This record gives sequence, C-alpha cells and structure tokens, in this order.
Amino acid sequence: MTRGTRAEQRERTRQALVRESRRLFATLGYGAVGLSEIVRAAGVTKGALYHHFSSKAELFRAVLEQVQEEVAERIAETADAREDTWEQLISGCQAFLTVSTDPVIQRIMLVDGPAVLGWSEWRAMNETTSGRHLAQVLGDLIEEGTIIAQPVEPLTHLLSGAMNEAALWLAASKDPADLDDTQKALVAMLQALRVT
Amino acid sequence: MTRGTRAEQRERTRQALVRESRRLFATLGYGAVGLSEIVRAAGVTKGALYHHFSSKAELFRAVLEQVQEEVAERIAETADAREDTWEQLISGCQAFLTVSTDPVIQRIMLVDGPAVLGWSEWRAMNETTSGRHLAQVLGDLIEEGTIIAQPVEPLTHLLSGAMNEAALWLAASKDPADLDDTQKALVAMLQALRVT
DNA sequence: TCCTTCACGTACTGAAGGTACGTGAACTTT
DNA sequence: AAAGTTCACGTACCTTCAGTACGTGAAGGA
Repeated sequence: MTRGTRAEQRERTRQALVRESRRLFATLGYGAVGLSEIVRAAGVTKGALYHHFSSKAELFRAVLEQVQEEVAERIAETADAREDTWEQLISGCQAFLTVSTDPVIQRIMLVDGPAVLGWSEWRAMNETTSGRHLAQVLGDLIEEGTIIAQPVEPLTHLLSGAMNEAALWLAASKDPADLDDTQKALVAMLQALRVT
Repeated sequence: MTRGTRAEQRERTRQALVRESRRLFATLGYGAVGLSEIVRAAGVTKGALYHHFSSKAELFRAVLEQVQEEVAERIAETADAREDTWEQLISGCQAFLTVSTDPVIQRIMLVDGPAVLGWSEWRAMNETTSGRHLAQVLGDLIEEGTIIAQPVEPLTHLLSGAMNEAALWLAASKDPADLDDTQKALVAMLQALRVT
C-alpha cells in the first residue's frame, strides 16, 4: 500500500495527521478531540502518530505553527504592499482583524494555544511569526520619529492583546458594522501614539 | 465525623473543594490536575465532588467565578475611591494590571478560562463581574462627553484585551520598570479617546 | 543477496473522568 | 418519639483516554 520513496510517504503521513487534527481541533477544541478520532480521520494508527509526534500537545504545536505561519504570511502580504511604515501598521492591524475572524484561527491560535502549550511558549511562538512583524513596525516607527519615543515591548503586547480580544469578539458578533467600529476605535488609539 | 447542621456541612465541603481545586488549578493548570488529587486534598471522595458539581468543568467554573468576583471587588474598591469618572477609569485600569499579576489569577482567569469553558462563556462571565465595570465607566464617559462619541463595545473589548495580554506579559517579565512603562503607554492610549 | 533501517500496525496499560448504587445521619411528619 | 423521608456523601465500577512495548514488512545500503 505504501507508495513512492520512504521520505515521501513519511511526509504524506505527517501532513495528513496535521491536516486532520487541525480540522478537528478547530471544530471541537483540543480537549474534546481524541487521538483515536484523529488517526481514523488521517487513515493511520496511533503507532504512526507517535512515530511523528512525541505527544498530543506536540501534534497541536505543529498545527499551531502552521496556522501562525499562514496568518503571518497573509498579514505580511497586505502590509508589505504599502510603502509608508505608518500605513503598514494600519493595514497590518486591519488585516489581522480580518484574518482572525476565521473560527479555525480563533480556536487554535487564540483560545487553546495558550492553555495547551502554556502562555510563555505560546508567546514565544508568536514572537517568531506574526508578533515579530508588529514589534518590527512599531520599532521602526519609533526610530523614524513617527511614534513617541518609548519602550517597544509594552506597546506591542497592549496592541496585540487588544486585537486578539477584538477578533474573538468580532467572530461572535452579529452586526457587520462591528468590524468597522472596531477598526475605527483601533486606528484612533494608534493615532494617539503619533507625535503631534 | 460530620459536624453541625446539614447545610453547614454541605457548605464546608463545597468550599473545601473550591479552595483546593483553585490552588491546584492555579499551580498546575486545569489539564494537569486530576479529580483524585483534588478530592484527596479536600479530604472527601469523588462521590462528594459529583454531588456538588456536575463535571470537572463545572468545578472549574465555580473557581473562576470566585476569582473574578475577587478581582472585580479589588478593582472597584480602588476605582470607587475616585470622584471623577475619568480618574476612575485610569485608576481602575491600573488596579487591574496590578491585581492580574498574581499567577493564580493569570492561569485560571486568563489562560485556562477561555479554553475550558469556551470563549463566549468566559466572556459572558467577565461581563457580569469586572468587565461590567469597564463598560459602565466607558459608557458614562461617552455620555458625559469626555470621550469621543462611539459604540462602547468595541472599545471595551480592545481595552480589556490589551490589559489581559499586558498582565500576562508583566507577570513573566523581570524588569520592574515594565509595569510603569505599560501603564504609561496604556494611559497614553486612553488619552487619545478624549475630546480635545 | 544479505543485512540494516525505519515507518508504521497491533496489542496492551495505567489513569483519567464519570456513573450506579449503597448508607447512615439529619430533617420531617404523624 | 417513632416512623418515614431526604440528602450528603462513600464505594465500586465502567468507559475512554493518552501513552508504550513490541512486532513487521518494505525501502535502502553493502
């Protein structure tokens, strides 16, 4: 039954496990998904799963990594289209709010992520993907004098926290005007950081 | 062995379960704590636990409720000392950042809470305690014309999300100046909301 | 061709959350 | 105050879960 070279087969199995567990984690939540359900959906057995991942949490980690890379990519491609650094910040934040409305991203990245891996690990993973962009842009804006001189880290956490929570709320809200209202309020808060 | 009236005994057992599980949940995290560990610490059996709570998640819910009430109380008593509504907002936010540095509150209220109960339920519980105060004050400030007229909800979520994330970061940070920097950045963002 | 490696499958284990049912003391009723 | 009822728990058990030990057969190297 196994097809192709060994490395190919290995990769196919791993991807099937990540893909199916991502789908199940997103719809049911980490705690409500059993490993037996995952391996059945992926068409393999638990032997295969534990050959690739050392634990259920490690499997989740691989899924979260994939999700975060996708989010970072989608934000970067929106932000990098702008020349002005300030506009990169604004459009990047708006892109995040839009992208994060996806329930898949919600549950895995924002709800289960911190609880399963612990907040510090979750933070560290963010730092290497989408979180890095935000800190980078804010740092640039401070350096070029657009934003009032201040430590970057507190600002980064305040803003990313604000957007995370807002995204979760937006996904649950019914009124389509909420997105617009939130973006306006966010931009207003960002404007406050500018030197007059 | 049982002492006093039936209602008294019932209450003692319940409080012992909540107290011990709160301690264990806070130090080890919800997932890492077994029911057997909880009932052993509380000096009862699983029969008692399931007589009071319908599930492990319900027990956690009771713990979270207690924690949130304490936080709301501590914030309210700081904020209510002020006469000016604007100063209530500022001092309330600062009180939240200070109170939320407690690792007990961190783990239960900010990390495990959304994952165990689901984000919407977690949000609903916040809304009835500390979250209500924030929305209340912001609403008052808009009404009295101190803050630019706008929908209250987006603002509330942006701010509470910012403070939640900031609190988690502050608890992990080493530099004592971080708290001050964060509060300054937060106040600056709040100032942006004022009418000129 | 023989041997080694490795990507799995199979069969099992301990512990977890949860349940069914028994029990004895606290309350109620007559 | 005796009999009956309620209820706060304890005991014993079940199911399901994450995790492990070990076997197997095909791929790759000699």
